[in-house]
Amino acid sequence: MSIARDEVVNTDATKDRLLDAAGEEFAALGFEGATIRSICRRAEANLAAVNYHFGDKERLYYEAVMAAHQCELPQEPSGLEESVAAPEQLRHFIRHFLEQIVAVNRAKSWHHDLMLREMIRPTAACDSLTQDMIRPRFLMLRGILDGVAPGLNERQLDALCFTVIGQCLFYRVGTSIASRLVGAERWSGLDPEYLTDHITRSSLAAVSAAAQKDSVSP
Amino acid sequence: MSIARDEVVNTDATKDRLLDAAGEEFAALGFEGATIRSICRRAEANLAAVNYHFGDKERLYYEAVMAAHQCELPQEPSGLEESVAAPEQLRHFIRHFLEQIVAVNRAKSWHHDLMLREMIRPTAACDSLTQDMIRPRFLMLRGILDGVAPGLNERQLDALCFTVIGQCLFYRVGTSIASRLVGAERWSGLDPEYLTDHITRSSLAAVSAAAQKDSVSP
DNA sequence: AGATGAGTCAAACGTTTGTTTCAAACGATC
DNA sequence: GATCGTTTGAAACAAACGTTTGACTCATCT
Repeated sequence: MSIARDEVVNTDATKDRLLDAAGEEFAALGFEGATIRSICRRAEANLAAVNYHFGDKERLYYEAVMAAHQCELPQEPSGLEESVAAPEQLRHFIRHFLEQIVAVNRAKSWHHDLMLREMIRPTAACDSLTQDMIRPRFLMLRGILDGVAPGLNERQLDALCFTVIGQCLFYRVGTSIASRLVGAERWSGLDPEYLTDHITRSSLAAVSAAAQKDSVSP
Repeated sequence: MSIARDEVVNTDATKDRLLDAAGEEFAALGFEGATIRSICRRAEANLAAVNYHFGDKERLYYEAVMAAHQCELPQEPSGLEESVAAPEQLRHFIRHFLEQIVAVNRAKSWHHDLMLREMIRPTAACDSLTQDMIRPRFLMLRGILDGVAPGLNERQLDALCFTVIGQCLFYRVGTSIASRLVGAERWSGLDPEYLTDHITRSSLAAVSAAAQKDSVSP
């Protein structure tokens, strides 16, 4: 029993390769569309490796989703600094969200495809995913919006959070249709810089409108 | 050769049942997840009926998607009436969009699940779907927003359309995560009536903000 | 050296998949 | 009523699926 601090180096190697390959395949083809054979082929692992390391396909999917989103948590460097004005905090949040979500050229962009699939058809991974990865960012956004216009009630804050998130998320989930809708030329004009400006300005205006409505009829 | 004008009545019966059953199965389980056997069982048709009427599974999927969205076009009764003020037109559009998109209790709510799947992974049906069904509504929204604040440029109009659509769409695509995020109680408070108010007010504020920015630095 | 355990490998398991086959039943036309 | 094209029925097809097996390698420990 010499499991002192590190296991054998070669042990986790194929397991990690399987998790990575499984994440890509599941994100691209869905749970039913992806096959264990193709995943093992991509990971350069034997067919029986999935059964050995994870038991079955379902547990491989669950662990692949969790592994994909656990390594993304420490990407938010400077959180809620009180030294920066709230509108500027919101701009930072939106820019960061857009860059992480909408950028298809990023290496691991399939991470978010997995999340989108969990949205449409939630599996057992959805609960852990929401609590561990999404909730912290949601609460941060909620704090920023509360800083922009203090005094809003809970429902207004929730709805405003979804106003920000919905706008950002659309440029990921609606890409295929939106680009066909306006054509490639106009679609390319909606670059991340412009979208950051537009969504920030729109969201700030929405917050102001909600605060005004609140003060008019309390 | 007596293919005068109408085919045999009973002919299209099983074909229509197949299209309906296929739509539900594909929407619920995806293309790979749905099986021809389950579709035929649900449609009370023989297994060979799919091959006879559609050739193969892929063509069945395509025709099911198209059939699902063709019967939704004439749901927009009064379009762009000039007698109604533009902000009120926007409210009507948002309310209609929300009711049609977010309502899960509707009978054929799986129609939109098919569209969401086309968004994440577009198939051959995506082009026809965008041009025939989505583009008319998009142009209508664009006209409404142009009526709210005339003089906006193309890029601003596109982005503002997506601000409206993104907010509405989130309450369909993000339901599973958003409800887990805020809890069932607060989630139920975001009913269609409140959301119509919130999104309309937010969108109008966004349009005003875009128009102001345009007038400040032309 | 021998035994132990984890990890890998090729091969096969039984099941389910999409697709095909062919005979039977239907409905209109001659 | 016979005949034709059209539609349905039960059965079977090959292929691919997830999963399992048992032998094999190779460090590690007694």
